[in-house]
Amino acid sequence: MTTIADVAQAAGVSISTVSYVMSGKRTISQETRERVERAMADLSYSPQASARSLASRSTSVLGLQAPIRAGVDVHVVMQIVAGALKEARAHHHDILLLTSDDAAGVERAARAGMVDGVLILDVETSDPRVGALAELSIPAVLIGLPDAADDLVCVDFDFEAAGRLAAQRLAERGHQSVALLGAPPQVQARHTSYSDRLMRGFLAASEAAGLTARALPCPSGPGATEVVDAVLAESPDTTALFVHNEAALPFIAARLMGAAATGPVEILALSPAELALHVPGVSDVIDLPAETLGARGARALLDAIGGTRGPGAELIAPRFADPTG
Amino acid sequence: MTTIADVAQAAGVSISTVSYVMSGKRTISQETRERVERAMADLSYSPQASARSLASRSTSVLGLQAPIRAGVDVHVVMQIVAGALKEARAHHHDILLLTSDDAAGVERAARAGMVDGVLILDVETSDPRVGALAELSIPAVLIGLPDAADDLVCVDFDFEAAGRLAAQRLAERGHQSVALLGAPPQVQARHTSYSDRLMRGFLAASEAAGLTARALPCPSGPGATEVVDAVLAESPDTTALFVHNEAALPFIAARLMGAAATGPVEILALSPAELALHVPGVSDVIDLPAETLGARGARALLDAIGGTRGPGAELIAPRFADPTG
DNA sequence: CGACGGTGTCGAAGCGCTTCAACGATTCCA
DNA sequence: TGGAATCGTTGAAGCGCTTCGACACCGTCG
Repeated sequence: MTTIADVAQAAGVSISTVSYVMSGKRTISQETRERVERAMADLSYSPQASARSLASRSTSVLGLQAPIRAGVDVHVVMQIVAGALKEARAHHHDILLLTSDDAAGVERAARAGMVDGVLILDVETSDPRVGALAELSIPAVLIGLPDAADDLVCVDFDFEAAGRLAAQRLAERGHQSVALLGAPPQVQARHTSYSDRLMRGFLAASEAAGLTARALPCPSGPGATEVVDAVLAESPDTTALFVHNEAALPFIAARLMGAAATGPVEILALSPAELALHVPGVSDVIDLPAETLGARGARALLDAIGGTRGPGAELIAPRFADPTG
Repeated sequence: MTTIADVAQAAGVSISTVSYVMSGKRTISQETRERVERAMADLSYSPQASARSLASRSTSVLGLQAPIRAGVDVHVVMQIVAGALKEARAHHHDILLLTSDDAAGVERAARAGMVDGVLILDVETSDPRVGALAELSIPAVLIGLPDAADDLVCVDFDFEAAGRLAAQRLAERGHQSVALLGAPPQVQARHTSYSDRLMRGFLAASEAAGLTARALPCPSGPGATEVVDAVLAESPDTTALFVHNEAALPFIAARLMGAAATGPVEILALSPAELALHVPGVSDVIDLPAETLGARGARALLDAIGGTRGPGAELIAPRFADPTG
């Protein structure tokens, strides 16, 4: 294993000079810098992470608490993680996976000094982890928007605005009676932050626009068709569905194309664009930019660690997906 | 921040004694141990990971290179990751997410001493990462089974045996002409290890049993129905499909139930049991124990790090899922 | 009774890095 | 031309932990 001492010796400089070449925290002459860099390359040196973080009191690692639970949409989670990972790596940070159950995993990693900050996914409307986080006083960013988010950095898609946008679009299209088919029952029962907000925005804007609107949970997979049938049976005048459940979307679409009994029913989806754009029967898609969300979350965390960012929520505005994309 | 020195002082012992209490590497009297443990609890001490790993030259971290690419089944990957994480944590290890593109991320983490070993997912039949891994001489476990696996530790589901098992079961049931609908085209084109092996086992055992068998890639999602139609058009005597693509499964099943034109077609699925058991129209399921796979992989890696395990492949035997489960 | 092997504890030397204070050599301005 | 400010570099002091060798104390055995 080559150490900084080897590099220093090979370059004929002191250890601290090599360190300053790497960190750029002091000016170094062009010539010395080149000599050091050549030595590093020749010896294919890479600094030891643990020594560095012991001395500098900072790892270059972000903790990530991602959910692996019932009803969670794995596609979206994966994309968020991918976005966060990419952004972190772009800023020379790594990501440590934290166990997802409670705040204990976060606490452990924080107190052992394994991470510089944590990114928390799948936040519930009133999340017990939020309080625990405050105790810990370690930089943290939530992807999601709990009720008591005062002192926290939050990043999320603006689900409430998306709900409004959907209702407005459906009203413009001349619909009178519409329904929101949302996350699976377990997710809504947990009052996952996004599901609550989407519903609120959708129902409020529907009412404002004079639409008759309902909102229902919707199981992922083939079970979704039953909900569709129930909606159409109870409200036969329904002419449009706003679907926020990409795992249910194809089944809902297929069901509606088959159900010749009723009149045509339009589908508006909220989903990662590439998952919904080409599902037959889906006429419009509000993009859920999951990867961007992860990247923004990671960025926010890096900023919070760097001290260039205080508490506050950053919401990504909803947009319709480009059908040509 | 409380350090080991604080604990030592509070307990009235030396620093090394505290260290030995934690590691158990030297005998400590009952009384001293209790005093130290009380002090640790009182001060709510947790040892600093970086200091520990600098001194002991071992992190307690496993690197995980998981794929986030086209066609990869996110459910299965997530479950593998969950299983690995759980097992790692059970042995007091953490998991660091490595960028998934190439061997560079693994190399970086290994050379910086950030991980004690790496777990590699989504291995291709002849994977360029395998060679790079050997150079690195860091403990590694592949989940997957490349061709040149001689010096490596591999853990995988026995896809070849699963293919045989499926063919045998279909033959027993009296089918004459069958087809395997497998991973999406991109995955097969990459010669992902599992897809090749499943096909080989299925086709070989089919031939041995006198079955007419074909094997086709199958896109995930609604596009799967086209493949079903094509198969039934080209080989109208097909009476059973062996499906290894859980994202396509519901669509295939739905298509077959709707297609009254042909005779009944039986579906045998290879999938995580909970994803396939309750899809209507699926008569039998070979379980793909993804979480177990992840756990076994992590365990194998821990053993390899501990030196209690040499190169060799560990294959998990296929089993039919219990329909009552 | 003195040599001996166990036990339980401790001091000190690192592990590889960052960073502060300091220093000689320039350069600058008055 | 003298002193101050600047630049580039260095030595050394840690960061918090592990672990080796030593040592004092005990009971045991020849």
